[in-house]
Amino acid sequence: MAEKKIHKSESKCTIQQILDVIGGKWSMSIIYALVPGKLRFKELERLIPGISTRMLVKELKNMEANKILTRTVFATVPPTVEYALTEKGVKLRPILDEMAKWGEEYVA
Amino acid sequence: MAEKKIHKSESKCTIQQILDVIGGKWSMSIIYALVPGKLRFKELERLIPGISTRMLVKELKNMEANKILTRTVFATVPPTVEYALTEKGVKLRPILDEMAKWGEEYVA
DNA sequence: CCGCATCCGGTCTGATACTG
DNA sequence: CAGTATCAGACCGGATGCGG
Repeated sequence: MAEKKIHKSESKCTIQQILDVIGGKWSMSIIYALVPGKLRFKELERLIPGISTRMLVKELKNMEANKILTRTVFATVPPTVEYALTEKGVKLRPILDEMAKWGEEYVA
Repeated sequence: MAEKKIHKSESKCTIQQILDVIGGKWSMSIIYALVPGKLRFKELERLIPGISTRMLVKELKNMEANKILTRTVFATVPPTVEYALTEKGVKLRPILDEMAKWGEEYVA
């Protein structure tokens, strides 16, 4: 009976609220790239094939607003901006792992 | 060292391929609604607040094409169409559960 | 050169109206 | 009931521009 907990104690459709935070088309890819450690803007752009500069900026902003990652600016001669996951962001790994498991079995 | 498996044996960014299947704005909500059992079109529409008929049709078609759910038509007088998760679709529950857990802790 | 804002064309989404 | 057709508006991606 405990297995149906998800269907009784949950508010209603938190899913939509969750997706507002991590449902972005590239959010998961960004998180995945940042799991090993912080990265610069350009590094992220290179690590995520297919993403556009514009969308990367947008997603990063949204994720920063949602406290999933932090943005640190260094006033160096070539501008340097580093992005790193917060604890809230790191805790998304289980979701990522489950997705990867499912993908390996049914997609790959 | 086994814990980094996700970052070495994985193709590259399967994430995008996975998201093509379950990354739709409403996919997860539909799956969530269908976990307890099959539902008719109108029932789904009622269970998912905010979705439009058009998007529901579209997502259902996409998910059917991706073998996540099945569509069964009954030639009754008032048309009846039932949607049910396939095994591939049921196996998405762990992801849903992880998302719910994360959401309860950080969103709700 | 890096990080990002802006402009522009194409795609997707949502509300409504209509068919079998 | 179960969808399709349509139109306007939001959104996405590529190229360009600009300060540091």
